[in-house]
Amino acid sequence: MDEVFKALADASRRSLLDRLHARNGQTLNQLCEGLAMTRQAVTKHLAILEEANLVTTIRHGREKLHYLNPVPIHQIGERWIKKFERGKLAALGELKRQLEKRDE
Amino acid sequence: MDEVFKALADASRRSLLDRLHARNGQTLNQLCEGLAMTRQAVTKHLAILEEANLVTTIRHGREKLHYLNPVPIHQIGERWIKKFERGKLAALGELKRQLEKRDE
DNA sequence: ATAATAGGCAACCAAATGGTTGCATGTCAA
DNA sequence: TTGACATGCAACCATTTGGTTGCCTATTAT
Repeated sequence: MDEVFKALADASRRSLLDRLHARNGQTLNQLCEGLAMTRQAVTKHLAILEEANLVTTIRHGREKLHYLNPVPIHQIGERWIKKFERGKLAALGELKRQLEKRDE
Repeated sequence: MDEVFKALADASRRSLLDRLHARNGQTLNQLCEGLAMTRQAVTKHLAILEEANLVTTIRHGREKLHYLNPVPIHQIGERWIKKFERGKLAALGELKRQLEKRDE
């Protein structure tokens, strides 16, 4: 879980996921196109995404195809974000109450 | 958006949010209790959470009360996670297809 | 066979991160 | 009013991070 959050913390990595979401199964060089980064930097980002299980790769000859795995993202939504949606109104209500109380 | 992801990337900060979710409106010292960190470290974490608008504070005399703001978390869910839930099955389907193709 | 292509590995670097200690300030209570 | 309490500020430190360059290996196409 921590690895997923850490992986998502970087804008470059999120944009790599976006690219894979737009077109799945791209090679390293395809993913590098148009980015202001060296290939090696992208390799490192992809390694972190793979470590977090957000990306799966398949070697195909000399090419390495990268596939998005949306499951960990979904889990963040289910196990983490939903927890804070319950009681969202309650929290804001309490905050409002305190803000008003401030002026007493 | 980036600030929110960055803020959520640290386990200590997520646990601070958890604590506020359990009991909203705590002081700095209350939030420090039981943590293996100095007060100043917690202060820094709270500053980052505040910067990301995940926590709002209200001064009350010499105390500073911290309140959870669940809105940015909700936005991550709406604007980011949901995007990857659509097409989740499609992505996995394509992955499966490739995995099978590998053995040809 | 050999050149071009796709990717991997390792060393290095600057800046950001997460933490510390020490001291200062503001507020409350006796 | 003075001591205790709650928080703030700043300097410092080690490690991690995000990036680079240079070179190596494996596969494909001519």
